[in-house]
Amino acid sequence: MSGMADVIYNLGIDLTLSIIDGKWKTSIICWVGIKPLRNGELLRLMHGISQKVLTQQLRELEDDGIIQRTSYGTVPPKVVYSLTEDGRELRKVLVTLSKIGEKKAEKFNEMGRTIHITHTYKEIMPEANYSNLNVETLVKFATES
Amino acid sequence: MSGMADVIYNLGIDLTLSIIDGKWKTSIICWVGIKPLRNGELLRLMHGISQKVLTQQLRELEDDGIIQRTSYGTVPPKVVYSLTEDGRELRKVLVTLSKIGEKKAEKFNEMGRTIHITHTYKEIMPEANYSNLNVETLVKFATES
DNA sequence: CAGAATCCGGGCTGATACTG
DNA sequence: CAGTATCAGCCCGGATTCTG
Repeated sequence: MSGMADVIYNLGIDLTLSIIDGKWKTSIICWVGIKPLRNGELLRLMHGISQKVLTQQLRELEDDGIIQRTSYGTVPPKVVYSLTEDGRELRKVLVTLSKIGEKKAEKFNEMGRTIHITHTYKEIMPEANYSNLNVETLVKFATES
Repeated sequence: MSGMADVIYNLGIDLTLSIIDGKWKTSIICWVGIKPLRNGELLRLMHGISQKVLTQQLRELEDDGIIQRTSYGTVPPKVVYSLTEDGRELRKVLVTLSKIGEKKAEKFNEMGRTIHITHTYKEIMPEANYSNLNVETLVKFATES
């Protein structure tokens, strides 16, 4: 019975990619991986995202067990988003994929195909420590090219 | 001058994902990684893809240096697609992403979210050797669940 | 056999306005 | 502050048809 159809993927990678599929999800994972962030902070950090899309992608990442939402139940409301264990693991892979992309970018540039990558993989490595940075600094970090 | 705008990515991963972005590209890379394949073979192997989309994604993968096109210049035409060195490297990462997806699928299944993955990462490992299989066998391999 | 050309529909994203 | 709700545009993918 049930209208809840089972989901079928050809390969495991199709599931993995479906989890990070969304224009802003990889950025969200990287930012939230640096330190827990609030809705408004994410909005300012990721230049160009709309409130609606941010909420959507946060919900999906939460449903997929990549990030977790913590509400303080205060008035005015305070909510922070942080990575789950799965999220931290996924973030490591994102670093690898970033390295590959940067190598590829070099090749493309040598061949006359101009590519520019704003942030290097080192900035999103799990080892990177930005815990002492405040949001204003992070915003500068995000918006400067 | 030039209308050819430079492309800007926030992170290297955005470039990497753009390369495998396309409903069938990961499958193409995996299949072609098993052995060089012809247009018609790929069409039969990947159930549901159309000729137009296959051509599109093959071209894009070729432009991105992931696969290479070899034409024999005969009549009737014979063309085979195979992986480049970059393609073989990328394929290894796809295996990793598949492992992650399979682990995630197990968790989802335990939580009542039914996911089915048709082919395991072992089947697309670079070490897997299907060189002695003919296309008919591959088709069976591809279409059986 | 390999592929080019055309038309079309759905889904994701973005802009805007509203609410507890 | 942290969302919801609604509408609109665009791009990707699918079906079909035609060609060297």
